[in-house]
Amino acid sequence: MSENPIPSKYAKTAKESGFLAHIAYDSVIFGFDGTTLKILISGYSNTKLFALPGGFVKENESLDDAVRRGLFDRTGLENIYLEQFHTFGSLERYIPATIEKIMLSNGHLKAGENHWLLERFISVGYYALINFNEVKPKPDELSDSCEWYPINELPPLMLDHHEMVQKALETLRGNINKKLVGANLLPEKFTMKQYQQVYEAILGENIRRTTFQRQILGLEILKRHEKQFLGKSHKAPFLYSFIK
Amino acid sequence: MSENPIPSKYAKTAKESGFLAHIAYDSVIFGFDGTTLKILISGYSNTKLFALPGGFVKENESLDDAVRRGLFDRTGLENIYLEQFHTFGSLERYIPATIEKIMLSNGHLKAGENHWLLERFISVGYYALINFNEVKPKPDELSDSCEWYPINELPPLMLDHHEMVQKALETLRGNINKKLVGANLLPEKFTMKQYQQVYEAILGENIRRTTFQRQILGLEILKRHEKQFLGKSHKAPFLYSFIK
DNA sequence: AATCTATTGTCTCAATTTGTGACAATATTA
DNA sequence: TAATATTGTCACAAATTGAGACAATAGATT
Repeated sequence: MSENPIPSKYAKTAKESGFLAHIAYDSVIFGFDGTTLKILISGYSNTKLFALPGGFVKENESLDDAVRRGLFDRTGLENIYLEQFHTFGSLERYIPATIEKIMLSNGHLKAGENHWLLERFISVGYYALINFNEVKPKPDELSDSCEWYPINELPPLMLDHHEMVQKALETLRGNINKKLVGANLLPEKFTMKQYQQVYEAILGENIRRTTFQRQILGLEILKRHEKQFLGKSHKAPFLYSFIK
Repeated sequence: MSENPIPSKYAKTAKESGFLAHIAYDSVIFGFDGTTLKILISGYSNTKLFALPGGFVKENESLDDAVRRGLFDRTGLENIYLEQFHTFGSLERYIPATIEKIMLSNGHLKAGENHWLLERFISVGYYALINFNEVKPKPDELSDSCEWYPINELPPLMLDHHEMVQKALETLRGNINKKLVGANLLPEKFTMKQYQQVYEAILGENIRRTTFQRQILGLEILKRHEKQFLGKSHKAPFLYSFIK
């Protein structure tokens, strides 16, 4: 979430901690498990609060690098596919009591104490596409869990994080034909059916098999490999990979 | 531009001035003069620098409202069509010497003095669509001009403002069929040819007249009115307006 | 008043893309 | 050997788009 990891329990101002005040990011990290589109959610067991993984920008680091750093911390992956989708700056999202609750429960704050994380934040939303099977998510300093949730079965999220997920999903849907979305959500080699399932999971609707296959092959972005034999009692599908 | 209007010459910190530190916005304000797509550019005559109109977010004001406030100050218009397109947070865009030059030349700063505007800013880019003929642009506190420039004849812009314009334009192009762009750039009543010219100006390419007319009419978003007689020696076109 | 010119509104037909179903070609099971 | 589920591909209909033709017409020219 926006108001997430604290580098030091004792830094009371952003400047002391080396971060830019008032600026956060939140990331909607998509993964595809073969059937369902999922996202990573941080949990705070003492508070029963859930949030998107997020963080802050160091004084001498770019916004993009800050997000990459946070994603690396959560997933261990570098070179993650990232897309910025919206920046959230309403007044309604400024609820310091929520952050305070988390920090108190984790011992990062004493009651009544001031802290820069309790100030107002504007948060930049990014979505990431990662290969579901390569990742063992790790919680950050403030949270105690970081787990996959199907996009249709999310827990109640703090602040405006649910709106963030919706906006990320809308953006992803709008980009599905522009940005080779499958290349980041699928393993190196995949069947046409798997690719179709990625589309269906993102769009939330069924796609006609023959039309999909014709269109995708028509783009000439796929290379065909050997067939995949899975022991199923039917014709084995070809495997594909993205060219280049 | 990002580092634009100063509420008081004497506030040395963001907090004293009532603004959120490190956060700015820049606006790409599009207008259509009947032929060309133009945007508003602020000029600083003493420095020969040019920039997008921008500003800062007050502590108790939403990001959107801050942008609306700035647009009202520049144009006198309320209820402007606004769309956020990207947030810029690279390290390269942090060049305090540029801001310092402007502030020194305008007497907003003494040499060697500290000022919160000289700190690093992350800027949220918005584009606006306004009716060109309704507006008499006004400069802000730091600039001494605010004028229309055709998008293909922009002066050299400071920092990453040229990149901002490109990104705004890309976003506008992507939204052209989703968001009823013409409704905000055209007068209440307009001809099909004018509408087509808006499309051509935004897309930067010629459009086939008959196909365009067929498609637009097929959307059933236009109401047809009386014909427009302009004294030209040919058939007079119908006027249209957007339904609702 | 008749003719000419530029532009508009609409239509037609070809070209392309998409929707829909059919069907043969398999891997495995029964 | 036959049955079953799925895949790859084709064929044809339906819809959309490209490209041009053409009549209508407001004013200018004669």
